[in-house]
Amino acid sequence: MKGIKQLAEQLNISIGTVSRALNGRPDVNEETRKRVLEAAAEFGYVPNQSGRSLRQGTTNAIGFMIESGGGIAGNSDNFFFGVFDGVQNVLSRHHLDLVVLPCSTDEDPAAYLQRMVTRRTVDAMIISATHRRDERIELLNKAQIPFIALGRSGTQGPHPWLDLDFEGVANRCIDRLVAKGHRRIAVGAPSNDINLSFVYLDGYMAALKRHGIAFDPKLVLRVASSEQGGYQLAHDLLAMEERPTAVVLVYELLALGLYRGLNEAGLVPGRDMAIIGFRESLVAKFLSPSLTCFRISLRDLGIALGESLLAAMPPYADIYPQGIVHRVWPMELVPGESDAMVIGD
Amino acid sequence: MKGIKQLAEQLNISIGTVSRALNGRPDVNEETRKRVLEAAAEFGYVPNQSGRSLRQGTTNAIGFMIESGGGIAGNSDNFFFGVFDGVQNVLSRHHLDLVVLPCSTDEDPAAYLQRMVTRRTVDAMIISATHRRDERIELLNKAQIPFIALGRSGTQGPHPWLDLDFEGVANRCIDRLVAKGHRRIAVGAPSNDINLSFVYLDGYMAALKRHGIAFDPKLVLRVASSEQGGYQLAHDLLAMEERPTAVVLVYELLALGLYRGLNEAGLVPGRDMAIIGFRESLVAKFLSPSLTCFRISLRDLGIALGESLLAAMPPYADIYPQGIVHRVWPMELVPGESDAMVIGD
DNA sequence: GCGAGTTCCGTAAACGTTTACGACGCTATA
DNA sequence: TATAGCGTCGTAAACGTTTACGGAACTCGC
Repeated sequence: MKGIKQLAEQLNISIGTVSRALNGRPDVNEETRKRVLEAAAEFGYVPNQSGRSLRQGTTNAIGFMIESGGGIAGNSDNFFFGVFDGVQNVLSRHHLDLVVLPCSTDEDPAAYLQRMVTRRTVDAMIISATHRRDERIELLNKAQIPFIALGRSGTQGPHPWLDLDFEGVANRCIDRLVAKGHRRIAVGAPSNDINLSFVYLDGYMAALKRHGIAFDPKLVLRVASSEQGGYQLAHDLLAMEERPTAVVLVYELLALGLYRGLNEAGLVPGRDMAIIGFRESLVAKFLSPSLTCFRISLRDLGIALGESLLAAMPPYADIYPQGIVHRVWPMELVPGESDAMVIGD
Repeated sequence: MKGIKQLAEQLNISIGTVSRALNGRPDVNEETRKRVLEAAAEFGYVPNQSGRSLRQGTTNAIGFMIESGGGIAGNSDNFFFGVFDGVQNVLSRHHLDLVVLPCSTDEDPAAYLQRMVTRRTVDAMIISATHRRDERIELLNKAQIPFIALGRSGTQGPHPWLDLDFEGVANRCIDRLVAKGHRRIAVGAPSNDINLSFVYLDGYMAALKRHGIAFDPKLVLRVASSEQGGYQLAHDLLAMEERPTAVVLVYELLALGLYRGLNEAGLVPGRDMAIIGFRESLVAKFLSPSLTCFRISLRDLGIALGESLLAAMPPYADIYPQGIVHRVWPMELVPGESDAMVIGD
């Protein structure tokens, strides 16, 4: 319909010159360039992406794979929506577009990613919710596709990643609780193999050691990463013979169920048991007593993610000279009343 | 690298035959087809999407535009994630893929959509969060791109849409409240021009009329579509000279702020003021007293959305013969305690 | 006034597919 | 045996771009 050919013959100019004019090549008269640009605007001409991709071997699209069903972690609230916003802000500076690729619950994530990648429909990839051992990382490394992972992983490689500072979060949680006299501090963590649990637990154990507190494996409670998991956690905690005085959470929705479970047992968070939550979510703001948790600027995280990815893509590496990024993103403590209690008075 | 050409010469077969074999054409010997398929699998061959699109004029991708910044509505919890899952379930039956296109907060939605569409990177579009007057619909109609809207709109046209039954919801809310003796029923609705507010209010007014209750415009309170909006709503309600005995909500997060505001004023929902919420969200399950609200099966909604879109796409219209779908999707009442009070005893 | 350099533009190939068309060999029928 | 039909396959064009290459016109310095 509205191809470069029609545009060219309307202008009585060869198709090659039109292309050069539109793409800002130097070897075209400035006046004809102006003519072309004006005609293109009026014509409503937008290059056919398939033709362009085929020729250049590049699609100007960056894929962001997510698990649509509400998969392993993170995708509650508008976590991802905020991140998308930041990523696209970066990409749009370079006429790149973000396409989000939701892997359905019916399909194997690695197979899905494989398909998306070998089809050459994106130039680079962002993956998230990394697992302890993540097949997707091996796959992307092998396929030589530029990518960045939102989240560390046990499966190493030279690939860039950006992750939240779960180790730091764990450390601050323990410091804060120990300062208030707590010695038996439980941790409620997702039972799946998402990597952030491992990172968090590393920080947890390091902090205990620093304070000279022996690590008790029984204090690590594995639950489903959902509100129900939090409810289960309440039950598990209350069933322990030596009940912990505090609990830290490794998934944002756990606080909901935990509050519910404690309330049902007639206990109130922050008085009968200290709680420090995870990421501040829409719900966290609402809980009563208010939940101590950690805040992230999602948009800024997305911007950093986008820039770090571009730094790993050859055409943009000189614009973003940070090299292969392995960065830990800070989280800001939001003090609440859920860990107000002091032990030992 | 791994094109059909390499595959062909490895098999000593012409490139045309390989293509026909892979695409299931009838005019190829079954034995050679088997050879080709096996070699392709071993070879790891996946067709280059750009080449294929260019030739066929079709991309095998369906776009789903969202507003990434946490835009106008719906995208709290994993509303969209659930819908994506259902849509992709349908699409995968036909080797189509869903690509989610997040419009950043920095860009004009209509311009973004225009760009995505004229670039021919998707075969069809799904748009959501439709406004009263929605430029995107005019644009898509003009561009002759198959699309479906998740949400009705004032800007009409022959395009298919699927919407939630907000009119029915409003009716059931009023019926339920009137049956318990309420006569002054306020409604808290988003102040922006998202279309669902208008639909809801139509139902609200129709129901009042049905019960012989005069409509009082002062009872329609416009607030921001956020938790803060709900908090504001509490203030507005309590500031009214003739305080309503009940309030119905047109956005899921409003309940959160409303509870908070009432609690701060020493009032308890369901005793001092009846509340019926909107969509059941993760938070709704947690509120206390429990919130009366409405449940949707997000995945089923997504499936219906996908099927209705395919019905509007020429190649699939005979498989999904429902024609141009204008369908209203039911929402299931989830009774809670937030509207338990009875007036007039 | 002539060669060298520069500026600008047209030509055509190439990207990886799909598919219309025709060719070939074989079988069945008259 | 000739012919029509069928099954199978190769050839080549086409999709819409970008870009290497070469050529024409013009400028400049001698």
